[in-house]
Amino acid sequence: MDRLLVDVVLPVPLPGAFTYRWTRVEDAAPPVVGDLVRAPFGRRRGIIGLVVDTRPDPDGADTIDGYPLKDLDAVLPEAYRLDAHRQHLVGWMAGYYGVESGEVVPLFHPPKPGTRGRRSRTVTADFPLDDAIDITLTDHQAATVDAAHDLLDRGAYGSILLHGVTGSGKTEVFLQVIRDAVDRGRGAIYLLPEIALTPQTLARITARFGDLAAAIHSGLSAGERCRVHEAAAAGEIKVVVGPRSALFAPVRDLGVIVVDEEHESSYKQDEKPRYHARDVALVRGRQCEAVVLLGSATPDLSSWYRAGEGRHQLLTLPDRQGGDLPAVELVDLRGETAQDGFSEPLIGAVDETLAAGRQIILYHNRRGFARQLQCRDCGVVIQCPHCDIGLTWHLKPRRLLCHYCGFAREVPHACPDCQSPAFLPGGGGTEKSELVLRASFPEARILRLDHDTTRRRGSHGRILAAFARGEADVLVGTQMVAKGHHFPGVSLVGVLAADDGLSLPEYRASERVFQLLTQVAGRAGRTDAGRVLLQTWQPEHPVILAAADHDYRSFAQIESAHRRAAGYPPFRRLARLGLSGPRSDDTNHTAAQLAAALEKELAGPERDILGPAPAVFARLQNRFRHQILIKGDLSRAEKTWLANCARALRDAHRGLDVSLDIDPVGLY
DNA sequence: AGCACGCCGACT
DNA sequence: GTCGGCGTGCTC
Repeated sequence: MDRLLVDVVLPVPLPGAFTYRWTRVEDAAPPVVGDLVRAPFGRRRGIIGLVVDTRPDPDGADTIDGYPLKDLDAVLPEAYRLDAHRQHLVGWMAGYYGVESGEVVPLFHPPKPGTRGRRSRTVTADFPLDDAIDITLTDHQAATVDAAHDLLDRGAYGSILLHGVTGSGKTEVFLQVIRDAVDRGRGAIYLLPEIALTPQTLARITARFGDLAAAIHSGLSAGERCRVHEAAAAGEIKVVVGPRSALFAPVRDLGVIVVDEEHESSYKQDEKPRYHARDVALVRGRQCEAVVLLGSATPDLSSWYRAGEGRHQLLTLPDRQGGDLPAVELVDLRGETAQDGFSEPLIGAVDETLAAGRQIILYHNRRGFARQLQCRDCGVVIQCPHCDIGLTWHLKPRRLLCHYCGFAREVPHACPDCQSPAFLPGGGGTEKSELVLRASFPEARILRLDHDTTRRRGSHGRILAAFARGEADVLVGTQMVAKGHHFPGVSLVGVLAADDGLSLPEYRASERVFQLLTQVAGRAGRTDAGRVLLQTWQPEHPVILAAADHDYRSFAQIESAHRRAAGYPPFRRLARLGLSGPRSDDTNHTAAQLAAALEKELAGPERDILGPAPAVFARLQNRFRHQILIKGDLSRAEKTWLANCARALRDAHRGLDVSLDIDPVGLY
């Protein structure tokens, strides 16, 4: 056939496919379903789309439905063609997440396919190498490897939830299962949260699989990404390691998908298409008849629940290798005269640990010097002019900063409302804790790890590497200190405010706190007995107690009861419609109209429409935000209907943005 | 979602 | 005068 009509879906939020003409030039192969093509679209050229249909064009038509037909610019090489499984995955994702199928296509190819370029500079931080890899598996580890082995033997889909405490050797299990798959000629994808893609992790995988493995990470150049993509498609690379986007790599005969730290919220993309890589991994695994391994010390409650239903096989690694879990002590802040956030017991523990020549990690879940600045006389809190958020006081550089839009202003000398010169700083942050420590322990060498100290490229790795080499005694920081590496020298972990975050207006608040405390506690004493001190205002809170006991099961039980009673996931599904616009009343009014329409169309015994209500961040960057929550299952048709509603509303109200988020995660 | 066209405010 | 703000219209 020398002339074809080709239906293509394009990455635009418009329904349906677009038809193009293809005419054979010399002996070029005609496009087939699954091919990626470049096409002109409006004034744009070279938009990459997916071929969903082709048919002969014997008459050489010039128009279709009144549109003049355009010619395809090019058909991408076969390495970029989507096999039947991935074509099906495009359709599944579009239907499940309520987007047009063309909108998920960019996930399936590198940003500039076909780029040939030089190697990017590899950022290799100098870490002490963890060469003591114990290849002898414990019984628990071996049981998991065997379970995966059986599934691979049968060539059947199966999902395993591997619940393993920090330091229990989950990674070794994953690597052996991947080895098993590779030995059978099958491929593997190993997903990690972006933050865990450290040189340390990569070195370990490369040591095992050499050139058969490759990592996709943010440091790669366009050319490098294409090389990995093409080599995977050619079957030269069998193991692709990377963040959520690596799930779509064209690995041949996929046999294993690992989702490490499966509870991590970074697996959910917070922009369109708002997919969850763990959930999509399960779908891809089923299609490919692969083994999907979900690993975590603190499984997502939904994964745990599904395991309970028998949808995942649950396996456990209850023992820490080379030591026990650290003893956790609670410090009741109510009875303490904590000065600048540090209680007597915490100061004492720091002192002892420094004297013993050991290292300390201090976790403070806020950056900056003071969370807010309040006038001592009239009580006004200095706000961001663009957001409904108090400004955070930073010392270096000295200014008030909005953590949501980046607005910065000087620290005022007098209250803007009443001219009073007296301010009351409220709530400390990492910057303050660092200062307090320097004042109390002038001899101690202190490093700080937070957004402000890691702004420059590579500084995150440099700080961690310096700490790992023992060039500092104390590491103070935010969430970042909880993830990643283990530091043999650390024998004390302190948490300044363990209950902080428990009262956030979010249904997963408790789960987030539990995960974080468990993770940060796991940093202590991997090689010898460590201590963990949790300062808290609520020492009797069941979530704090469960974290202190390293007791995930108890946490899951308590939290499940709450979720069931309140009708939250995993017991009922959630979808969220977010509306934002430049004027509050207008946005609110439109949200109310939409909610009324949803109430009429969707509400029922198994489905509730909640709201509209102002979003948690009611105003960001001068946009007023409202939201509607839908509790209960939604069919594909209903999601499409919702997406169309969103589009119609956006068209009818200038400046209005309407977004649909299926299975939303996090604060809005 | 882009991207260009088009019609009103403060500037070399 | 005209540089450029972003409303709105269109896309095989």
